[in-house]
Amino acid sequence: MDQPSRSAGTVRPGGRTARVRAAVMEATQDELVEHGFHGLTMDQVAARAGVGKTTVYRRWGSRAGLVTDLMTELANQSTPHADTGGVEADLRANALSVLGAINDGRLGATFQAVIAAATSDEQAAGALRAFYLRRIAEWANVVDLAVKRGELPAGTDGAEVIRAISAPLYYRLVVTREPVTEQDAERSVARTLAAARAGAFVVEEP
Amino acid sequence: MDQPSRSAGTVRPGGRTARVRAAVMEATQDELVEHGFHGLTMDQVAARAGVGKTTVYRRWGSRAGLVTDLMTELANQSTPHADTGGVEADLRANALSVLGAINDGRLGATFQAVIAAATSDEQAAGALRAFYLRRIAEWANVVDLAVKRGELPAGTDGAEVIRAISAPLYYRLVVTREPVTEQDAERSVARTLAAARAGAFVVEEP
DNA sequence: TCCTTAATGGGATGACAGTTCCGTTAAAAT
DNA sequence: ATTTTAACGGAACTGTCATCCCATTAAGGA
Repeated sequence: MDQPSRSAGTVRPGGRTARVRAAVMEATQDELVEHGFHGLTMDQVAARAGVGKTTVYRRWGSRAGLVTDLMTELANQSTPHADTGGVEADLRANALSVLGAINDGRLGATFQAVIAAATSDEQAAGALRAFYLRRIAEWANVVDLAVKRGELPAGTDGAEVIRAISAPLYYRLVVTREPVTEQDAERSVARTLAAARAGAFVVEEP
Repeated sequence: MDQPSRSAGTVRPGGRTARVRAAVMEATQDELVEHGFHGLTMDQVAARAGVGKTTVYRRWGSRAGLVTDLMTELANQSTPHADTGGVEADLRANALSVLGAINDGRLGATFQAVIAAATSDEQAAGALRAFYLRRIAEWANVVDLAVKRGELPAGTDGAEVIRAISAPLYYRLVVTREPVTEQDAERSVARTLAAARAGAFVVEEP
């Protein structure tokens, strides 16, 4: 009785198992770029990866399982946050990093796929939330440091500032589906910074 | 040779045709609330609407076609924007309106479904973009009026202000998938307004 | 009211996604 | 080198979704 077991591949993760995993992840991204989440099928992924489809079903269970794994993998490739010594430059680095991810063919397609999957799959939703909350927490440090340096008002909520930087970019990507440009990134930084300097990100209850 | 024709139902739109359409739209929303876009099937929708599935295929063609029609319908139910005479109250009205839509069971499910569909269907993407660009343009007026009253700096980009109000709310809904609260709406207004007053939404080239 | 035909709906058909069975391959331990 | 068994993969099977055919119903015009 082998239902899709997430434990498959944990006892003998070397050699073949690792190669299969790599091939499937690669094929999944390729399929996402070409057909989007809606057009993703286990069958196609298996064929493209040169792997038995039984294996794909056993280890990932569903399309949502595939993109969830992909997202988890991305979460572990933590890009260390910048620390240039000035908030504005740090936040610009953050915005440009997000912009780069969104506009990168493979990464962008992956994000959109997971976002789509998360609207009706709890597992995907969890992976998505975990990924972003982690990223937000990491980058919040640059804001905290800025507060310590006196660049921003005391009590400024770092995580909220980081969210505010990304929000307009994702809004364009996912909601209004307009192209997201470097200008949008710059503007987001400028506006968020203006609000932060005015104390709009200071939390009342600590 | 009748491929899914969007022209079906245009010659005799009265009586039966209208009833079928209403029943199908209703059933589609119900299914979206229960199963999300991924779990939406033409078959189920037809059964739930008490309509032949041939009809659903003929008139809507695909799941994306169903949600696209739903979105187009919402676009035509234009909620007139507020005009309380003060920017802050107007923008708060906008934020709360968005919040209400997001947190409403049926509307929220519909938005998320269309967002999911739009990641891999160009038709859905177009309907989504049209819906929001129209809403943004309508609400941009309240900002333009505020500029004329001298509440905000001359040259402030109204559409961008409106986008900035919604962005954090949708970011939470779709990307980090956190609950979206009234506090989030209030904060978005306060922050956007702070940035706007500081002139961060003034466009350089008119 | 009657007529034309737009539009619907039941049911048959074909394709393909998802599942299961079981033999084969190759990690990892000895 | 040998053994054990985790993990893989070919192939057959099943259910559901998308499509098509054609009879039936009823909208809209005369």
